[in-house]
Amino acid sequence: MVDTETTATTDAPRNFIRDIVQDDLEAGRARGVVTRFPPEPNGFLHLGHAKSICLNFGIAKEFGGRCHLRFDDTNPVKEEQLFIDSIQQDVRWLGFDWGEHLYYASDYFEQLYEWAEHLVRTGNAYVDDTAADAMRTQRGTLTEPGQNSPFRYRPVEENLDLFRRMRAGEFPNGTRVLRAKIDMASGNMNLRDPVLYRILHAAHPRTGDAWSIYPTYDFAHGQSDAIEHITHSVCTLEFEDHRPLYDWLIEHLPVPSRPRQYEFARLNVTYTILSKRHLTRLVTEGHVTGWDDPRMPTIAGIRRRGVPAAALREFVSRVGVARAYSTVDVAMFESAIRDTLNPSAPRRMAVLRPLKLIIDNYPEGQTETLEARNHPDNPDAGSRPVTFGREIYVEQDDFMEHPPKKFYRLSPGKEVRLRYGYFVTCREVVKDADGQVVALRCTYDPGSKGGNAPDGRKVQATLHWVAAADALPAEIRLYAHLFSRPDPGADGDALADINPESLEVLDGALVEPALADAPVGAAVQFERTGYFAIDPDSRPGRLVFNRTVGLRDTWAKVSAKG
RNA sequence: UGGGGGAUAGUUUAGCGGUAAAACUCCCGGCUCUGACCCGGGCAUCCUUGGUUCGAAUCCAGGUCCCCCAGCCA
Repeated sequence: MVDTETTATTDAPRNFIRDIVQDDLEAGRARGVVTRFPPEPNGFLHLGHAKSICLNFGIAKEFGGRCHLRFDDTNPVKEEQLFIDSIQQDVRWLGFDWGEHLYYASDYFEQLYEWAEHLVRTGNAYVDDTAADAMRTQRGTLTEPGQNSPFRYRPVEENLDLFRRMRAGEFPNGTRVLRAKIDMASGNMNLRDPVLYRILHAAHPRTGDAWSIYPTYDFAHGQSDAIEHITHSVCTLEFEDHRPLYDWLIEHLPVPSRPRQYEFARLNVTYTILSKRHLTRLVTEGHVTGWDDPRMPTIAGIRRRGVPAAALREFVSRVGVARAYSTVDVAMFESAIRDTLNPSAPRRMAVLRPLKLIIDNYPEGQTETLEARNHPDNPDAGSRPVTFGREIYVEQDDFMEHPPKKFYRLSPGKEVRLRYGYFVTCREVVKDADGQVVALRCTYDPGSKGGNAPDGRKVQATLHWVAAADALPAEIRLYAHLFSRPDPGADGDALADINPESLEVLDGALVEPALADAPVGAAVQFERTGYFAIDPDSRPGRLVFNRTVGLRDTWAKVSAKG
């Protein structure tokens, strides 16, 4: 089976961030490149994070630098060890390695606290007793300047005393904050005396009860970058407005380095939702089976679905990096998956919706072994034996009693080829009392063994099949887009746009015996059907497959057009 | 006259003053023991109006539309 654990390559295309790094290096503004991927451990990683991971690790690799994995764990009420673990697993699976450079913002809490005191001492920060709602009012609006807090000009010594007592845990949540003293009239809301520290009597996954105050993102992020000597701090566009604050803090603090922030457009994908809030709801409200449900756009879900890490990287590479807002067609992802799997996935035969086919002129009780190639374009992949017999199963979709014009599969009187087997001709349609087709009676041409007729005659179709004698039962899970419209949520609640038919379970599928002991995660192509992978739910004797992605289906388009 | 940012094919990107490139989608055709893969071909008023220039998607000026910001979230 195919090994999906591949190593990341560096064939990344050009983009504006690479250009900046390259220019900085060539101009001597930077001696090396250090980037970082800084997730908050409050959920599972998804497609959007994959873009950031590939970008940050990709740039570091391309320019011989390094990329840190840093957990931005500044809000203990939302963070869990479970997420810390899953994030590391997902980044590794994606093919990236942070080496020794695993960090946590919480590792810097003491240093950050000292820098906060530095800001207080230099008159650049103050403790504010204003309640949250009053502070909101004082902040003004997008078009009106804010009002200075009555506590803005508190003496340094009093600020210092209060800030230390905040740290000591003397005050309840929400009673005081530490604010930077910048400009309440700034057009940039982030500069209207932003909160640097808030009181939070909450246990932190890593620091436990050691702290009762926690730095905000704005105070922690840039300084953490500086501590780690990050040269290029790459984030998404919604942080653009924070850059002036990022720079202000760096300039007003005795930090050991001078990082720069650059922003790119986050990833959006049609028929998909990537906001953590919505993904969390999908899980907690039971719309999916978990964070790793194969329909989820999480790395865990994508992996379980059978998508190789290389396909994810390929997708991200094709999407590119820019500053323009965009939504990528999910078809681009599916294409990257097929392109990655096609050259490597072994071919197998599986009948999703079986229809019995009886070969009347084939000797009863007899079977024979045929040879089936594991890959059409790669002889090195070898072959495996498949059993042929009097009774086999074909796909229900491959038979039509009254075929339309361009249908060249099986129909009464029609001859087709059974892959690697014989030519068969449909002689009779067997129906039950309700008129449902339950079997086809056929004859075969003994001279066509292996799939070629002795007289050179052609058939229009080649069907996949399994032998009744040794086919294995399997459960096959077919997935459609989780949402029924390309822009879920555009008319309101995204969860209202969930596709009720995103999962179809086929209980009676039959697969060839070569699949008996395929390991979990193994990717195969079921010929003429799609790419599939063994699900973790699979058990010996009860195989479970996920359809990773279907094959391109030109016939479906033709027939849909009538 | 809040501040910040963005507009190139249906989609996502490239293009960095010399006459629009790629991938995906879609359409037409070929090949085929997978209607897959593969191979041909087709699909762009570069948001708009002016200006600079021999020459503008690229430079300048005005306009239009879209996105982000008023968490003690990140």
